[in-house]
Amino acid sequence: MANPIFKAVYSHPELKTADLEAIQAAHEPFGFSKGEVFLKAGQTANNYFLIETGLLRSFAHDFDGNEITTGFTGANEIMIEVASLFQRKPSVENFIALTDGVAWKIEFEDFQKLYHDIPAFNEWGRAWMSHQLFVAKQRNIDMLTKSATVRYVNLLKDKPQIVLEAPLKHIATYLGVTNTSLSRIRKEIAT
Amino acid sequence: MANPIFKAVYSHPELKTADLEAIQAAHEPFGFSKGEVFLKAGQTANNYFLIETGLLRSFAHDFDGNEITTGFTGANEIMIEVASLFQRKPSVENFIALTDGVAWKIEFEDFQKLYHDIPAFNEWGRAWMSHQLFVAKQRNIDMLTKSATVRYVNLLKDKPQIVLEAPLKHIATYLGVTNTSLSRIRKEIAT
DNA sequence: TAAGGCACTTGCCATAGGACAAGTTCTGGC
DNA sequence: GCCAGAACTTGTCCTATGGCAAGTGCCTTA
Repeated sequence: MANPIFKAVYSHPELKTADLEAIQAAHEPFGFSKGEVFLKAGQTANNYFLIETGLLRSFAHDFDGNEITTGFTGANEIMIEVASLFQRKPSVENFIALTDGVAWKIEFEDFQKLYHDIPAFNEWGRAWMSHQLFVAKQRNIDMLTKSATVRYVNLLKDKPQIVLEAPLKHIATYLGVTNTSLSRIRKEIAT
Repeated sequence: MANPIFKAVYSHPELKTADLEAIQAAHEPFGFSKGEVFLKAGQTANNYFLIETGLLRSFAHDFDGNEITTGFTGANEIMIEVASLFQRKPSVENFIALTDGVAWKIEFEDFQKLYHDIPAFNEWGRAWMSHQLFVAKQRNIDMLTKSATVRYVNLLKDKPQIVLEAPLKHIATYLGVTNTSLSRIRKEIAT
């Protein structure tokens, strides 16, 4: 028992080994293939996923109907549409696999049970979500204050897996540049 | 009893009148003056505030040391540094009053008690935070896909109080433009 | 193995918004 | 009421990035 991904994801000082085992028991592992859809816009999320290996992309549509990549989820990360799952409303984001991989799935009801039964798990959830909020706000600042080149270089440094495995056009919309520009940035970086 | 701000802020279908009264009892009202500091970067938040009247600004510093306005908090909204309060770490944001006003304050410990004693309050908190996350992500998309003029017009439409009461330079950094440009945008709009 | 079609690159020009600097107006003490 | 400094406007010029269109290379499928 005790797959290391659970220790990596559910990391909170007050979560004991027994808790982690109960948590793991509520998850179910499965393999997935490139192109597989995890959640479609318009559906209400009833579960979330831990990604053990592989890479997922999430995207929404802007007012003109263009796909905007909102994020990537890689190994040891949680793939979740928080707003849909916790407010029980249709998702505006889509989640799709960019590669084959392995993930663990947990149903909302099972999550709720853990959430109410294990206080440390509840605290973990709040801390995790507050961290996500922090990251989202930081991303906002970066978008407003850093040049496209700097944003790309930072992504390369912080999440090389994405740059290696995701196609250019998705990285471009994620960074808020056209793929033309990103192509030029790559060329320039490669000096 | 039952100040309407509590009904407005703590809005959740399962929060009953008795709950709201217990919640209100844990808050303390106070008046504040323009320029008053609610939380300074580097401090760890030990409380949060409901703003009954008035307007607050939050800001952080970018890598060059420039002030970047990260948000405004107006009437019937919560002023909180989520990451600092729930992860017990120093804030990177500052919160300061742009106007005089009235607010209610609650200490973290009192909040924790409500959070553990009232399940509906706990659910409310999770839904509230997931909504904040949703808003932050939406803001990201807007920043990447909308022109400065459109961003300003939307702000004007969605939160006129800010445009009326906050100085131009703060609105400018919030929207990610220079104050020179915002001044020109305003002129152009006024056609 | 040919054909169509993505994904990406490259060139050329256009434009939103930035940088800087010189006003002008507003505002809060005194 | 007066003054200093802040807040805002405006002019001129500049740069990063977008828009469009024409490649090039690669991968899939028949």
